[in-house]
Amino acid sequence: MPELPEVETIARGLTKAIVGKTIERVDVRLAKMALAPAGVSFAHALAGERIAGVMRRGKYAVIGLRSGRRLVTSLRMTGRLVVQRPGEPDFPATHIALQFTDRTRLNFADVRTFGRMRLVEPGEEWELGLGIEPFSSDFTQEWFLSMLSGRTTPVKALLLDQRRIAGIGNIYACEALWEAGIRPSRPAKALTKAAIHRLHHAIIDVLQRAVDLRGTSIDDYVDADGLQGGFQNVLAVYGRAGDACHRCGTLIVRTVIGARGTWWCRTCQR
DNA sequence: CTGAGATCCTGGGGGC
DNA sequence: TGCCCCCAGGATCTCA
Repeated sequence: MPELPEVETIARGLTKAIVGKTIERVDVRLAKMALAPAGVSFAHALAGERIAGVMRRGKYAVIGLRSGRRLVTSLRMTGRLVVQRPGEPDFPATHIALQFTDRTRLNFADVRTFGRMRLVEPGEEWELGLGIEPFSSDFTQEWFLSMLSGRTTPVKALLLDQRRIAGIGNIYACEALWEAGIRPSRPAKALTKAAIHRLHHAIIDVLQRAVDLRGTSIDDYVDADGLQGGFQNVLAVYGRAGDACHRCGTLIVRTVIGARGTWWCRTCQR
C-alpha cells in the first residue's frame, strides 16, 4: 500500500523522469479511474499540457502542469505510477496512459482499480480536510499532544486518520508504535506525555528511514522506474506474525483494530 | 463528534 | 495436488 514514503519516492522519480515533457494524448481505458472531469473531457483537457513539477501531499502524488492545473493521483492499495520508455510494453493493468510527445508514457496501473486521478483547476481546493504533514514544522509535540488528548479512540486509529495526520498508513502506524513501545489498542488519552513524545519522534524517524530506503515493497509497490523499495527488509512488526521481536524475542502477534490487521509485540508494547 | 459498517475489486491464501 | 471460496485494505459515505 503506497503510504507517505512510497508516494514520496514515486514523486521524486517522476520529477526526474517527466518534468518538462509535453502530453500528446491520454488513453483512459477505465473511465471511473479518471474521477474529474468526468468523461472524455479528462483526456481532452490534458492534451498539450506540459509537466511543470511533481510533489507529494499525504498519500497523493500531485503532478503540476504549466497551466497551473494539477493532476492529483490517489494510488489507494495497488495503484502504480510507472514510466515506460518507447517500445516497452504497457505495465500490467494500465488503466490510464499519458503519452508524451517524446514517445515515453506515464502509466497509471491498478489491478484492483481503486486508484483515482483528478484534474484540479488553479485555485481549486482539493485537499480540504487533509491533515498536517509529518515532516512539516506544524507537526509539533504540542500539536500531537492536544490531538491525542481526551480521546478514547485507539491510538493506532488516530494515526491512520488522514484528516489529522496525512500520509501514515497501516505499515508505518504499526512500525512507529513498536518503535515507541506503545500498544496499538491503547486509548489515546491513556498515553503518558513521555509516551506521546516517544511516538512523535518514532513517526518522524520511521517515515524518514523508509523514505531513505525508497519505501516498502510487499505485494505491489514499485517506484516510478518499476523498482522495489528496501524497507520491507527492516520491518520490525508489520507482517511478522509468529516471528521473534527484534527487541525482546517475544513472538509478534496479529490482531484487528478498526477492521485493520495490526502487528505488535505483547511484551515491549504497553 | 465518534464509531461501526458497507462499498469497491481481485490475487492469493486457506481450507477441504 | 487441485479447486473453490473468502477476504484484506484506503478512502468515502451512510447511519446510529
